[in-house]
Amino acid sequence: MDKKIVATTLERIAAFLELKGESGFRVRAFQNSAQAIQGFSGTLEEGLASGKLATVPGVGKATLEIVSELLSTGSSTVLAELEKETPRGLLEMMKISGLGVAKIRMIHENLGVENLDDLERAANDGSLAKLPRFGAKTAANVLKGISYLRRSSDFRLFHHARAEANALGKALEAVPGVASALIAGAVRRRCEIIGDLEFVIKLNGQRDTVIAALGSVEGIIEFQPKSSRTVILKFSSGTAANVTLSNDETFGPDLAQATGSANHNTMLEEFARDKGFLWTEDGLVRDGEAVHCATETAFFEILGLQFIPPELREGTTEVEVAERGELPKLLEQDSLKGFLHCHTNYSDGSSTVEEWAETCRDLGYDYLGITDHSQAATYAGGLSEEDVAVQHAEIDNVNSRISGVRVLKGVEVDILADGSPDYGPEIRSAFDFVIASVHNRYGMSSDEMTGRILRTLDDPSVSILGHPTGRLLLARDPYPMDVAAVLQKAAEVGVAVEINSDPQRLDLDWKNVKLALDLGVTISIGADAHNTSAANNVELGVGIARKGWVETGNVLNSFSTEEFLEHAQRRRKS
DNA sequence: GCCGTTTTCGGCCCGACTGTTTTCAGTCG
Repeated sequence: MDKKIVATTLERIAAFLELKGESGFRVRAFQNSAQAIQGFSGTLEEGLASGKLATVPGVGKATLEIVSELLSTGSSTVLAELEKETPRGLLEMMKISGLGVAKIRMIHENLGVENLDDLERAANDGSLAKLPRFGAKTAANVLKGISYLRRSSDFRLFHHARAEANALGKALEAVPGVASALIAGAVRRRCEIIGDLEFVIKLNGQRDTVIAALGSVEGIIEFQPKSSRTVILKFSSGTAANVTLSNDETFGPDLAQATGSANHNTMLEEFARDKGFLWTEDGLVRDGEAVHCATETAFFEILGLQFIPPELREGTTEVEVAERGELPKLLEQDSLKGFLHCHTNYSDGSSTVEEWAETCRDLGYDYLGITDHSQAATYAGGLSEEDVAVQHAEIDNVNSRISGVRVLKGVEVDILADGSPDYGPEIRSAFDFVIASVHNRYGMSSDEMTGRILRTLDDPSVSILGHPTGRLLLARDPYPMDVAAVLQKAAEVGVAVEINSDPQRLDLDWKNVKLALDLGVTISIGADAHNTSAANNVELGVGIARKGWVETGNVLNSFSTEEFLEHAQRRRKS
């Protein structure tokens, strides 16, 4: 069983207990165990059998029982009981920023609110604002939160959607008469949030029998033939998948059609028309005759275009650039020599310096930068000046014992409200490099926030601007800020701008990555991992970099160790 | 609920901000 499903179950249990008013410590224990399970290396089945899972910190008797029940029956009686007691809608309300357990209970108990619709009514008719310690602003925030939730509820994060698409692809390939099933659409383009899934399947059996068989794929609740060649499948999970039935003759254009964004497809259609082709849902036609085209490579070749990587098919300038044969050679993950932005057990991470060193060595990196939180980040266990000295001694020690990878002394300093980076200049200069990030005061005006960050960029100790816009996908908008001004300044002063690879951040947005490149900004791909099991987050950041047209030479951590250090520190000397 | 014992019960992170209030509860990171 997928660790994510187990972790989600534990998180839901924690949320229900919180809503019930259980001890905060009990709640946190379940949240911790969810994290611990997700970070467990090895399969849960083996871990349970060998007893290794029981030795993981944060995993106790209750967690083990839930895991073992989930593995054997696929569900949890603890969770089922809780779901019976508490309306589901209340859990959904927890996602509204500004509403916590106490307020939700107050709303539920006093106004009988059980779901988002009830809540919206209460916010609109004034009854919400009349509750003690509620007011007009709270009601307005709630309405804003509801509309945000509704807008985002049809989307999922990329990594979740891709996991689902992979599983679904396998199920489709198991259908008799299906030779292969390829993931297309937004997942293939590596969009950061995904609505419907798209597949193209190649048939080696009768179309009608395959269509009939699709209806019996596990988990399908609705089955809707859309045209003679496309079918919409709806799953009990809420996912919808558009499936195009293809064959050797039209596979290339079909895959391209199902992959490109609407804008890209329009551009490509127009381009094809200029070249004397008609490109429709039924394939490619010239002079009234179907053009056989078994692969996408052949499709682009026939049109006289360079192969356009799926990530670029967004309808910006990719078609004209491909016609000139000038598409970039996009970044590949194995071009990264350095692993940046990770947290250890010194602050809010759970892996040790040594574990990080071993993991990065095994992954083939030349260097890694440990970047725990700074002292102002009290919520995340930020390091005091004394802690910094202790950690630096430990890093020296690990470097003397482990070969094949070099551990660099980095830090993620908080950008304070006035724009100065945390710690004094002496402490900051003790680090090999400094990431500066905003972690509070999101409510500033655009002018204030822009000024705050511009001041940070002026500080010569700062090497990288971390998660530059602060967005949390499907949960929180970027803080208001003049992105172009910040990128312009970063280019001028030589501060690299991060693509944060945390699946919920993927910040900088790919559209702004492209803008950053145009302005001459160096990009840094940061993992922002809190556990070695999240080391491969980097792959998600690389996807965003590719989407933003990034080549190896644009990336700070594709530099050698010496080049990286030189770039990170060059302003300190002047 | 988990942990760590000075083993079987006490401790578990907290400061800043927001929106409500005239002193602070609730939320967030």
